[in-house]
Amino acid sequence: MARKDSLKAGELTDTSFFILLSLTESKHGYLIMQDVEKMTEGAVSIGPASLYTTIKKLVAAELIEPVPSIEGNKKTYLITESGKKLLNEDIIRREQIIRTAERVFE
Amino acid sequence: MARKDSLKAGELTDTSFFILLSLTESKHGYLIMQDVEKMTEGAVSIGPASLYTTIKKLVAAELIEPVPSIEGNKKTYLITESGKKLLNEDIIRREQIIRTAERVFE
DNA sequence: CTTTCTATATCATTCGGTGATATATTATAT
DNA sequence: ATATAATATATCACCGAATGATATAGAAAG
Repeated sequence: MARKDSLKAGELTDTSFFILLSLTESKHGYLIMQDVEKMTEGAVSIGPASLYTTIKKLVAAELIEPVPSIEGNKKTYLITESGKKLLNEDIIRREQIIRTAERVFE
Repeated sequence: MARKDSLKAGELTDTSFFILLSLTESKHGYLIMQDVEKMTEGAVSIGPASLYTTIKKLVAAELIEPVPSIEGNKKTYLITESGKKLLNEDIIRREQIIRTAERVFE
């Protein structure tokens, strides 16, 4: 499940999943890192390398977009409509995996 | 989330997850491919390249083990106790991700 | 007897994640 | 004042995971 651009395949990696989830409210990169750590209670942490490379990819795929920010030095982003759509589809995909696992354990 | 051997990090990739799930009942490689396709209703299919390379890795990590089979040419495997433990932990990890997502959407 | 299905296996390639590193700005402490 | 820590963004090089392609061989079917 990691050949062929996972975004074009309509699947989100964990990193993209959490960045999209965090950007349901607009914020800049550094805040995303802190937000993901907080909302997963420290279970998931995204470092700067993963963050900024993934942001670039998500912008290119038009799943997030830069929004004009008041402070000049911070780059602020927000999830797009197609980003929301894909995020919701991916939540369903992940729920189905759980349901499949539960079904196997009768 | 893909540097450093994910098994040692205690996380299962989707491929490893479904193979372990299928091997809660012993079966040989080819049957695993068909079983995963069936239990996910075609949503997930693991090809031979992914299957046999992952089996090798899971055996090395002692999460599955070969079991003596009656038929000589088929190699049969079964999940181990530590495999069951890790699989259960990963189900919980995946459930937590879903719950985090649901919490964000109040 | 040839085609299809079963069954296992490896190679080379590509994509995603990340440690390390760099740079600049802005607080905060001494 | 000034060193130190935290904020903020960015890229490079490397590694692991997944996989299309390909190869091999036995068994079943037509």
